[in-house]
Amino acid sequence: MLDIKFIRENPELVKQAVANKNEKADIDQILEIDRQRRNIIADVEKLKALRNSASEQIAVKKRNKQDAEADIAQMKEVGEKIAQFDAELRTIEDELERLLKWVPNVPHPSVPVGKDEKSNITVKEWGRVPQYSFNLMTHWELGEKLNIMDLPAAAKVAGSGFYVLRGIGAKLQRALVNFMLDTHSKDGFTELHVPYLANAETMTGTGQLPKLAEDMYKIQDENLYLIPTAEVPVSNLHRDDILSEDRLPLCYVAHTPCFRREAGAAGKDTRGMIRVHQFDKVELVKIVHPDKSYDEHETLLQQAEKIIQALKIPYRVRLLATGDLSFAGAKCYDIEIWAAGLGKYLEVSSVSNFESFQARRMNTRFRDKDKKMQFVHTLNGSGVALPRLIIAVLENNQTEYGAIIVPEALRPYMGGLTEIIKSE
RNA sequence: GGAGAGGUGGCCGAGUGGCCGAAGGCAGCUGCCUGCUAAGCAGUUGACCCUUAACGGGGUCCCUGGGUUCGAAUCCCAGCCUCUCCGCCA
Repeated sequence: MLDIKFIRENPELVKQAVANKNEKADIDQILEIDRQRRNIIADVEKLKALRNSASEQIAVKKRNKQDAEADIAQMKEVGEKIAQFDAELRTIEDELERLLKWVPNVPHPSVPVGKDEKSNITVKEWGRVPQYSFNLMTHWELGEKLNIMDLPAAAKVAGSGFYVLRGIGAKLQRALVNFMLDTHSKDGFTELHVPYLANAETMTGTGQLPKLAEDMYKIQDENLYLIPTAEVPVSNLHRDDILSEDRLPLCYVAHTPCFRREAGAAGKDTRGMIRVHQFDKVELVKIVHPDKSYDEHETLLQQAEKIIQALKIPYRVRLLATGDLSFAGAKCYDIEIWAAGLGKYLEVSSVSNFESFQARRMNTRFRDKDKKMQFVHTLNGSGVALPRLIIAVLENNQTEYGAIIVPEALRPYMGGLTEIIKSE
């Protein structure tokens, strides 16, 4: 959420941001409602001041056993008027609040302007896409052949868009999770285990509600949602907190499943486990001092890259254009890894700086050196998402005979296993 | 799920329907004092909103939302959360 004062003072900047992000919040309407709101406040507060001073007089008279009936009768009228104004004010503030929730964050000046992903910029390429002298298989072909993946069984259990890993396949995922958690822990991230269900306030805090309601699974009758990413529970750990400056930055890492309805993506990436309704992810979250957030953003990107480099997977980093940037994001890098069997890049991490957008919604603040309250900046990045990482590990490391070479970094996590061959 | 108790400022904790933004303590800050000490003395210290060029002025906030009242931290109702006991349970 943006500060109404910021919108009041920078209406053109905000309108431009709305346009560049392909959103349609009506800034002029918001400013008009804000004007009405302030007028009502001025009126009602005059009456309240009157009531307060009159009440004092009544109290004095009562104490002195004087008659106060006339004042009381008069104040009864004033009280009714105040109630009317308050009701009106409340309606208008609810409306303003509702509209403000639909205003996206303003992109950082370094973000390229463009209406969709075609304007994204590749800012880094790492590793060389290898050449293979044999016909490559996709991960679902490899998975079936090696008996480490069972997509039909997943469909039987839950429908399309789910996956089952078995045997070494399941162990591979666990190895990746442990490898990532260990790596990030060593870099100073505090490991967390958090709830996979979150309430509406939490979902609003990080910006999933109201805009992305249809992308989430909701628990009927409970007012709870399945989390679409660990960012949600982890960031909200500090909702309504006042942190002391010397605690910043707070760095967290959490492994959770993520649940997504993928409502707008029907028919896209339907094969294999490229796009699924439930997947595991290791997520990094940082809560930082506003002055440091862009430095921390670069560092966070490196921390996510580190995982992929250790696994020797070729990747590229994309700086997202305004039109591809998320609603709450001010700046975002995507990491896309090469999947040899599919012959394309897959997004495995989004590393975003939200500046104070989420902090304002969550009311997460700190007291600075001058004792002033300030909103923190929040950042998060996948470190990284699993199914697509598994896809790349399988497809990139396949051999002519259909086995998979286990990346060296993972071998300690897989009992020294060097090669995945067909198992029972 | 049943029966109780409770939710007050950064923390602990008091609170009579009006003089309560809220005693007292701790922590913090500022002076003073002390040749050392987590010592002593005095003062000071909340958030948010409206208004003002500024000084300032005004309003709201004692879990949340309603209600009673001229007036609510204080009374009533509902909800949420925490704790204790019982039941159930991995």
